[in-house]
Amino acid sequence: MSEPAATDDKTSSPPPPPAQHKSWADEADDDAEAANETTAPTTAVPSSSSPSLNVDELSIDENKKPPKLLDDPEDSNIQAVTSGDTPYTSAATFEDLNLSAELLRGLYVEMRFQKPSKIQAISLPMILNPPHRDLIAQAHNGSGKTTCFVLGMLSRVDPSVQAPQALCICPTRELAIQNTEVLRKMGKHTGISSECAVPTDSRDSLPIQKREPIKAQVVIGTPGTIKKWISFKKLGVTRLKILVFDEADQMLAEDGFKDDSLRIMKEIEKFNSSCQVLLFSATFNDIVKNFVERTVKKDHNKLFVKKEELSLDAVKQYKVRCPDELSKIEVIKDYIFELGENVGQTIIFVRTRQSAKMLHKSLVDMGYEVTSIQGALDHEERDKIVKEFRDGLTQVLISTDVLARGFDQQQVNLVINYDLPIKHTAEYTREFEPDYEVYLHRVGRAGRFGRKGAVFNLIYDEKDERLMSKIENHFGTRVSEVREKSVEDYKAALKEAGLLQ
DNA sequence: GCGTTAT
Repeated sequence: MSEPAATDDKTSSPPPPPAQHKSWADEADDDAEAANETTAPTTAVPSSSSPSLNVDELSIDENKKPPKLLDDPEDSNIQAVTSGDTPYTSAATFEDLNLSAELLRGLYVEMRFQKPSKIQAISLPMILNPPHRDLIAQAHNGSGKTTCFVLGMLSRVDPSVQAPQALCICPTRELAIQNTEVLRKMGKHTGISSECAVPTDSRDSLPIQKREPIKAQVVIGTPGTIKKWISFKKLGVTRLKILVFDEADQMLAEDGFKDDSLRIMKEIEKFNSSCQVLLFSATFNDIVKNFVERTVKKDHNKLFVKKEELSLDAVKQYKVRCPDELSKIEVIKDYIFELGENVGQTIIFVRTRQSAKMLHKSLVDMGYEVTSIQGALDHEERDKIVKEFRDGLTQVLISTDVLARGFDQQQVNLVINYDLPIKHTAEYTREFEPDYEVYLHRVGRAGRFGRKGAVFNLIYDEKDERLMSKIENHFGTRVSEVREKSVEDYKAALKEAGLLQ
């Protein structure tokens, strides 16, 4: 048995209340309430097996009282605050986690992992051991967060129960598909079933009303489809033991998926107050951090990283000053493509769907083999473009921020910011603000798991200059300039980044 | 701006 708590949970979970709740289809009137919900869930009921909780510990000001630190690997800068008296020991090996033999086989044979990464070593004991407290976990891009929650879902599922027991919600279709693939690979020998809940180009698929209820033990998907499946009673929530939000800061941000996410959380809570909630992301700005801490149960555990320590040292950042918009294309094809030909794959990020199309056309017309992806494409087309890139059939992919977060392709060594990411605020603002979180996530598409990488930020006017220097200040990093027409500068940059001999 | 359901 991989996990003693599986049987324990069965005895401690309350019987499901009568299902007399109305479905979402007819409760649009609850929207305002859901949108304004800022208080923590009122039903923070610990499972009957939990030791006495020191809830006060969580409400303290972190600056006044030193947090309890776990044993801290030398180069780790993850701050852990644990709730109550439960001692957690960092896992030096996967064996330390009491995983099933089938799961260990998945980790070693299928995934080829050797030992837990830092975030895995620290977070997995918190996720897997009773009393299964909620967890907010921040860790660097490419540091192995997916494994944390995938392993958490796989090992908390009771294989003998054929009903959804783990649910993971992701901001994009691509990320949901990727996470499903990771789970299937890692769980290959466990026999655990899974379903990916993302929209499909209707034609071939049965309308939702005619479909059988989901029996898969793990469901991973995007908010709209998950909401729909729940509201049509095709996805039961009563047996859920673990709920995961990937890219949780975006999933709970005001301009993100906050309403959908809270709606789903509340629906699950109605039937199932003991469901463990995991929130994972590389970024949590102060506003969303404050909010998410009030969204999960009070006795949650948390892991955070200081923003100054969040940039990846292995990925070098550069800026190129371009005299006009058109010269950005020249820089890309004449310098970055020429010199970066053999450095691996490249993602070029743009701000709008339209510029993705235009840049794509320009480069294709000039004879370059590039593809592009953005949300206006058909689902099938999106899947095809991603597959071709994953298979290495394309070297250069132009993308909107649909791929800014989570997209894991280890051969990506070069990221080009054709446009810098900007924050949109509802109000009129004096000045453009960079979207620091998106910037960091884009950078994180290179340098997966400690690999080398470089980012070229294309700057062309005063607005870009200001955005760039704000980004430098925010992360306390220096972004050195590569002169637009200096082959030597590009070479030196790629050498410094470790991508060129 | 970008992202996310389908009737």
